[in-house]
Amino acid sequence: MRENLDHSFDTASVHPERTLRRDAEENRERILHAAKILFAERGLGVTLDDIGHHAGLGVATVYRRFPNKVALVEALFEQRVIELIDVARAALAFTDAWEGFLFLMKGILTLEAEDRGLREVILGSECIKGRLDDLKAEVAPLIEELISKAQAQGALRQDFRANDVPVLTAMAGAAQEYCGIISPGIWKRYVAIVIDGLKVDRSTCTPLPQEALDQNQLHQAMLGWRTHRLSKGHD
Amino acid sequence: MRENLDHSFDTASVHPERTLRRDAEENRERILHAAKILFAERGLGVTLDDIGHHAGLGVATVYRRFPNKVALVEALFEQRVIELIDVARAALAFTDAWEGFLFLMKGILTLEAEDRGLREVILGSECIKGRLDDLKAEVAPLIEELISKAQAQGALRQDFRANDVPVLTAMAGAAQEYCGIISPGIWKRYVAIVIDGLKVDRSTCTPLPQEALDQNQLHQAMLGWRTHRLSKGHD
DNA sequence: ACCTATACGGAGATATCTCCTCCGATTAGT
DNA sequence: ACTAATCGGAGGAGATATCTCCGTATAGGT
Repeated sequence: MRENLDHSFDTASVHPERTLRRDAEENRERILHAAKILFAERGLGVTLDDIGHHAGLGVATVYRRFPNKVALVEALFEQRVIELIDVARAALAFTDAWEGFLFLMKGILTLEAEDRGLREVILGSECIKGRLDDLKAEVAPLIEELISKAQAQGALRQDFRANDVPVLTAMAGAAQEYCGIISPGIWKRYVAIVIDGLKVDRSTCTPLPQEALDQNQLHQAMLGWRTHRLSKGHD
Repeated sequence: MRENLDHSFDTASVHPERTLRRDAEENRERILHAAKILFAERGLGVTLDDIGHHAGLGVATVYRRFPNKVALVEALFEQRVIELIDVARAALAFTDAWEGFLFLMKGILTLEAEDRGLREVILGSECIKGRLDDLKAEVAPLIEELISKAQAQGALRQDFRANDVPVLTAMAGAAQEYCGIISPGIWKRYVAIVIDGLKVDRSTCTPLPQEALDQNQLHQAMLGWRTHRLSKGHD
């Protein structure tokens, strides 16, 4: 199955470089813009149908530009993973390694906590075997080096590891997914707690940068947190 | 729609208390046992079909005992939520409130990190309007009281709130969902970091109770972490 | 040992979702 | 104004989940 049955459809995937008509080019931008917003908000699970409508376009237009969702994801997230690499490089440039480490964590977690799609690209591995994986691989060694430096300077607890970083990302992401809609930026509160737990110099408690949810907000978060529907939509 | 069209099926829901035949009663236990395992492992999303087969039974048998998934969930998790309440009560009995707080966090997080279904029951709110919600409501005041005590004794940071507990639960759960299959109990590592971040007495670093994932394990975790399938099951 | 109320299994009806394509209508650009 | 490129939305194909029908099997009293 899936032979070359491309009769006039799918021209983009056959001649991907032919210049587009002006309207088409503009619509391509619209699609990327909508996709960026929706992936960030709802993760890679959004349908191309959703993205199309959010861009004010039909579904077919999306599929004409991007043969499938993976192509769109790669087109979008290559840039964002490069941003991660840049953050890690910049963090290494600090002379005070603890400051660098803070910069790194803040940078990585800001990018990833606030973009669910990016988080899923970084934390997952499925279906993405191409350029994105190569880019992802570049981040780890930088983090490792920075952690070594911060530990050598005695600022970061010795038993912390580079491989803890993705897990912390997942955790910050969970906080964000749980109550980010109710209180954007709440993840910073929990990251601040974690950072305090990573610091060797334990003379101070960093004040938490955000208020906790109040009772009503927590209730809202619980209502909004849909994991799996339990029963049919019934009355 | 959905009137009483119960013709001979669904007898259980009409006369729920009639004693079951011995084989039926045994099978009911099997179902509960299988459900406990599967809900803990994969969350409330598992189908009753799955549970039936895991119990070595047909699907219909499950639906004959429990009219729908919600009924099964309530039958199962009432007991577990009561365990949570018991933990909170026991924690309040400590005279050293920080010890009590540690006991509480360890207890709650052990129960919830290692049972994805319980976590979803506690963190979510949808579809469960009955007894389970009432029980859940009993936990919060106990936690609040304990936190006040620990803060009054100067052991717990002042800006920590009872409403932070569910969020920390979500975070520990995320760590567990990300790499629990690779390294069960890894969530304790991250909880230990968080606890260090909550402590006012900052003279010591609690040694982390578990090793971080190594490179290979992290890779496995990434492979196993399925968020949303990106493309059709294709070849 | 027999008989009947009770229970069992698994195929499949129904519903929902997502991915992706067809084709008639519309528009850019020379 | 003409034509090639583009658009939009309905809908087919395929997964997946919930719940039911009905033919078959069995527990347990007599």
